[in-house]
Amino acid sequence: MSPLAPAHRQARQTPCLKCPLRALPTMRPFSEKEVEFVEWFKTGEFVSDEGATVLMEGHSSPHLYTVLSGWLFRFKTLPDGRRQILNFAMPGDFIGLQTSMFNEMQHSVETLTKSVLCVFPRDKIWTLYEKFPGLAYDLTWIASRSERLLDENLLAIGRRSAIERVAFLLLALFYKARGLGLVADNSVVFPFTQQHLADSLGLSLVHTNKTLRSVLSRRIVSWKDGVFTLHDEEAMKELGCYEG
Amino acid sequence: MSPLAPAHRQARQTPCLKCPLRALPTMRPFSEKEVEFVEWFKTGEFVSDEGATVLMEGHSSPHLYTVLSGWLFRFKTLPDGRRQILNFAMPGDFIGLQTSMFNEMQHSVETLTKSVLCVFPRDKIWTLYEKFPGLAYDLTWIASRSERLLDENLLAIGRRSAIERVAFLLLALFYKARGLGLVADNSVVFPFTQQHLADSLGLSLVHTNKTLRSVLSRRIVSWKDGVFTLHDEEAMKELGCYEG
DNA sequence: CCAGCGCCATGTCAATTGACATAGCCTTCG
DNA sequence: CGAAGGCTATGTCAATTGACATGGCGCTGG
Repeated sequence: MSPLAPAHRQARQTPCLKCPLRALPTMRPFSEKEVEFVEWFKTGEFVSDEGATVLMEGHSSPHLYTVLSGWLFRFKTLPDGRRQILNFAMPGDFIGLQTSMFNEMQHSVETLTKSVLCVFPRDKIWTLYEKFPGLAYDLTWIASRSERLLDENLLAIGRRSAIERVAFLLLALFYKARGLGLVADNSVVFPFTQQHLADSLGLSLVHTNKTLRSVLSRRIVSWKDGVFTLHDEEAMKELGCYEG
Repeated sequence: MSPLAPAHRQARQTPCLKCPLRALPTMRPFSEKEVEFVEWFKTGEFVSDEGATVLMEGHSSPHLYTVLSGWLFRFKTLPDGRRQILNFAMPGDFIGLQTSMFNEMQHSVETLTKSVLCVFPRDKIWTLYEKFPGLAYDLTWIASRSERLLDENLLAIGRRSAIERVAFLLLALFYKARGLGLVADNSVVFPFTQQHLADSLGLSLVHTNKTLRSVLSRRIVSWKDGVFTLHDEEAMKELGCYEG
């Protein structure tokens, strides 16, 4: 890495016109003017190693990000160190949308794998609202979608049993990855540890381990050497009270 | 009630220009044109008795609502009946913002008290994005704020102990009510039952009762005959690990 | 007045979950 | 090669939380 171009200030490398994410079936097509605008709005890329803190609770950030590649997670902590993972972010997800509108971050973001983020300056966002109502609508849509996902999470942590939670989370992550084309042969690489699962599920590490063992022993999924495979989708849905 | 004007189709009664909520210190001032637009956007009021289901999971609604008066709560349920309250809505809050962008409701909404909602048709919302970027920005802001509140909730349910959760929720509700001018003399009327608390906290009813007893026995708050009073704010903050 | 109902309180016991200790396996690094 | 550290696995015991049963209190409606 050249000393003139450290990772966090790397110049843009992926033109929006050729953004690989736009080909995904879940993305709506952009007009030419919209792509042009996004190109102008994007000021660079941010490359981060695995295990790095991208954003930190209590600090402020002048940027808004989207995930171009890699997996990350968003979390909050209590003063005594207890940590709750709020959700996992994958390509196409926004990061810091909340904080593009607040002074201080209310949560932290850390990478699970090496990641590339598109960087958008917060002070240009007003142009989006003024000139591109379609994109403004999309932004609200995205914010309300992530609210919906948090609702699901809250229901899971508040009302599901440990084994239901584990099954639910594994299935949700699997589906999300599948929507991004990361699943082949019913398998996907899960880059997190049991500690991440535990912090996401509101369970202790040891109990998560035992519950996960119990799920795996049913032979409806497997997870070995980082590779997760779904063998019996219906059984997992049932085990996790998965709906939708 | 006249048979020509049943509760759910009552004509507009509070002109937006005189909306009592706009006087709140937490609201940003509107321009004349914005008030005019909102007046046009609002197509009526919806009056609902206490204990009524306003929106139901799995159904669709052509409307978007704001709370003019009253308390409500948003919740999801599992097939076997377990219920998780996602948040409580008070005057000024949006309801169904998510669903103004989806076909089907992903959650239900029920009233805790008699409530009045302002009704906005979903099919007019595009005009807002086209003509009033300031309001569009507000909408995204509101969506991301409620996401932030859900984050807080997730942290509470996932990582706080029962007694911390109870203290945290009571304090959060108190603060929210205070922001709306509903608190006098450190007291506010809480219109919910212990069952609502339990469903909100991810605890059983009985355990919520015992934990609540334990909080009340410390004499730092009281809650009797529906009236909640905060006696020792610092002690409650400490008990609930409340930050911010 | 009394029956019925909703909400709150509390005792007992059981199930779930957490805390702590220990060990195995693998990778890294000198 | 050996030491160290991160992750996973598992046993034991304790703390937290849930389930069930029961009773009280106040309101409502014949």
